[in-house]
Amino acid sequence: MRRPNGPELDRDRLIGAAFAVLAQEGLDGLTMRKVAAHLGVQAPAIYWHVEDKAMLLGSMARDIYADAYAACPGAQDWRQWLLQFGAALRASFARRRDGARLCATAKPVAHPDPKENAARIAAPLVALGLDPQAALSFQAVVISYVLGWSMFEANGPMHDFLDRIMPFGETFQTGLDAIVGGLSNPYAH
Amino acid sequence: MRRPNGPELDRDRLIGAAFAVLAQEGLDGLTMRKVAAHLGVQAPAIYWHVEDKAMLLGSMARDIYADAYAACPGAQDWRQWLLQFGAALRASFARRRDGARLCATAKPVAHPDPKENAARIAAPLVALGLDPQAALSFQAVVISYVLGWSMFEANGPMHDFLDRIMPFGETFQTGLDAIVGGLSNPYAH
DNA sequence: ACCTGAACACCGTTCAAGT
DNA sequence: ACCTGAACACCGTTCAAGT
Repeated sequence: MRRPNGPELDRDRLIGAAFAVLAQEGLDGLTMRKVAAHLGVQAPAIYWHVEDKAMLLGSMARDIYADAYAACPGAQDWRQWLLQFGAALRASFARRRDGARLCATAKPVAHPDPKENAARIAAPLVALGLDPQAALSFQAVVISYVLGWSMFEANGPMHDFLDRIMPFGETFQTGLDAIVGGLSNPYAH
Repeated sequence: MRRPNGPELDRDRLIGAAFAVLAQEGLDGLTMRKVAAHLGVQAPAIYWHVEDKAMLLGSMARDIYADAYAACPGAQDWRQWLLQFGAALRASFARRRDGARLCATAKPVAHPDPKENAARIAAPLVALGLDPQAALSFQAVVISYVLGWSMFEANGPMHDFLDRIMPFGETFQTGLDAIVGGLSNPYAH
């Protein structure tokens, strides 16, 4: 089908195809066979390039988080960064079908050294004056909220249910503001 | 196998069996065939008592939420109620294997009348002086946070990852306190 | 009314075999 | 090195048929 220059698959084309299938079929329809078909290949071929489906989903989740981090540069203080990040993460989840559910169930793909991971994740908030522990905890809190909210937003029947009894769309910002406003820097005071 | 008094199945026995399978196998192992086997019956028999698997999961989710509501009586003000409810919901999720994931993906089973649902859900907070809109929105915010946090807690590899870079267990309360402290009653501007 | 048997159209994954 | 074919042990769901 093609082959002169390089293999049929590689990790990037694989993840790209997986996102394409996700967009068309949703997470429940994201099967190894459909991803393979999208690449003009048989399902077992995928296993040459990736250990299993969990690894593929983990790589997709990493991309979704990475988009959110990339979308919030130039914040003036840590509260502003958390507000920007919360909004960006919500948008990144919403940009892919079932993005939040994917990230909630995916295994993390990360550097083997915890210190490395911690430093990289904490960096943007540490640069704005937060101590490293708070940087990580505050992010975990914001991510948890955005993830939970986004799961409801993407769950069709649940979203309909909520939208009929409250202004669900506006509630996201209400909650995010409350969280960021309620968090307090252990340094200051 | 038995039959003198009543049918082999009924909705309650069915949901009970589903929770038993969930405990043993997790959400991915919760299959119609295994639930049926647990009841000494063939898989298609289940479809006489329940429309499909989604309905069964919805009923299970309702039970999980109900436990949390039942666990926080006697609060003195709406902030205290939200704190109690957040902790109770986290415990209710943790009591079942994959409880949070189940509730995140389940379709709501509810009264057909939205007003009914809204009134029932808002009731405990309205009784403590919150206006109905805030009662619903604040609950949605707390539930979103607890759900997201509980999903990470129940995702083994993710939990390990987080626990290595922060005091993940303590973070729950930090976040819950921030949210409840940051929310403000529109009545008492 | 309530359940079984058999079938349909799928899954993820393994593994020998091809090229 | 990279992919196919065939298979294994599963899924949720439908539906005629039994009792």
